[in-house]
Amino acid sequence: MRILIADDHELLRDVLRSYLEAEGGFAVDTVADLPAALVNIAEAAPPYDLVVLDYGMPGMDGYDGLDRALAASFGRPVALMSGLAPPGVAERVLASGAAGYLPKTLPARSLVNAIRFMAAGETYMPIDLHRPSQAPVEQASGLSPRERQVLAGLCAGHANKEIARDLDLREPTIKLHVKLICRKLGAKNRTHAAMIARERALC
Amino acid sequence: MRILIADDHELLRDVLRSYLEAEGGFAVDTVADLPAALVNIAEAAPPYDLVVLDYGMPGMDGYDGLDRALAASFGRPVALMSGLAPPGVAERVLASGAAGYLPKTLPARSLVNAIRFMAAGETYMPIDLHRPSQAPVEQASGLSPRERQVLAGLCAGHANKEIARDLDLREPTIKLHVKLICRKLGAKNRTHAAMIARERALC
DNA sequence: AGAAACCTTATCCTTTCGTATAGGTGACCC
DNA sequence: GGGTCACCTATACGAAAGGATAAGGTTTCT
Repeated sequence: MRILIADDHELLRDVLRSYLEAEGGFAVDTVADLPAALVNIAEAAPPYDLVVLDYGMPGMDGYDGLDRALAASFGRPVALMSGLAPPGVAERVLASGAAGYLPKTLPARSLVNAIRFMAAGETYMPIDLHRPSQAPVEQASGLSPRERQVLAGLCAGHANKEIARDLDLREPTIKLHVKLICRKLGAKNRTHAAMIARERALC
Repeated sequence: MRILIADDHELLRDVLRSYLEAEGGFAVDTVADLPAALVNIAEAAPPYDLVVLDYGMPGMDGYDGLDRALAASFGRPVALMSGLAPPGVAERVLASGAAGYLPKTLPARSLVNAIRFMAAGETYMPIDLHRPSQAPVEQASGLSPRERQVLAGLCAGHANKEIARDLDLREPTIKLHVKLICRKLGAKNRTHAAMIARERALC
């Protein structure tokens, strides 16, 4: 697997190459700035499986360098690496079509995994950047396990008969469950129950 | 690499095993419910590299089953798989310490990559859940103004008669609109249509 | 042993939903 | 003028949903 790493810090470049070749079995090329990276990308045959660009290196000019590298990469994945993780990076990077964002705080082992992952065409984003939810706590809805299963079918827009078939039960059983679900959720009917469930993230 | 898949749908179980063994080179065990999964986890020697649990299977009881499996897995990664992707799942799953969340809408190829990733100790989360980025202009649903009004009533869980009263129309008119709405949204019935509308933020 | 949940199935009945069919209006455009 | 489109209404019928009620099963806790 061939990857290109572009970073203006020579120490990091060398250490990264050494580690990735030894631990990941990658063939690693390194360059020190964006122009050199673009040349390597254009001339690489076969093309790189992944290109990793440092955010603060010469020639990057914010996200503009990322966009230029993406345009030159023939559809091969390009990731952005940075020591800082300001809010908005994740969105901006993904919106550009990049393969992911690599904070320099990442453990070396995870870096190898992330590189393999992105080289396979997936999109990587460290979990730290997940947005915190404003609905943290539990949702004790008082629903029994079976009722939760029926509710899932309800949310999928299934008819009672279909739900019964899926769960290997008879239709009257489903009807009863639906009635009790509506009562517990305070819904007027199945549609209302499904909407309430979706709102409370119960399904 | 050994993985365990627990899902109550036999078809999915068989297809998944077949695909993962052929395409991923994994050794796949499958079970149909949580108790069986816990037994397999406890008796596996060497332990599984990854355990994948279906959210709606018997014994899961919401996220409780995930917690129990995590407690029994000796630190090995456990992932949750589900057909639905309501908001809040990401936070809840990560808070439990799970290895990731696999929506059943995931392409098979990505599933293999995600499994490898998680088995390596990383945390996987589909990018769709990183942020509600389904904001791009999707409003062009082909619905007429009147249909949008009826759809709003639908999403509120109202009966046709109620919607008719609210809009000062007759019930047969509402029925017709509901049918056309379902057709345009590709829904099987009113509940399905309401869920689709909510998902696309049409109401 | 008993109580209490939960799960299951059933029957009867009424209401609602869903579909098909058929007709009507008014607005807009070529 | 004729065409299309959005909109409204109506009737009729089968399918599905929803309610009430009864009853047997399991597990779990007291």
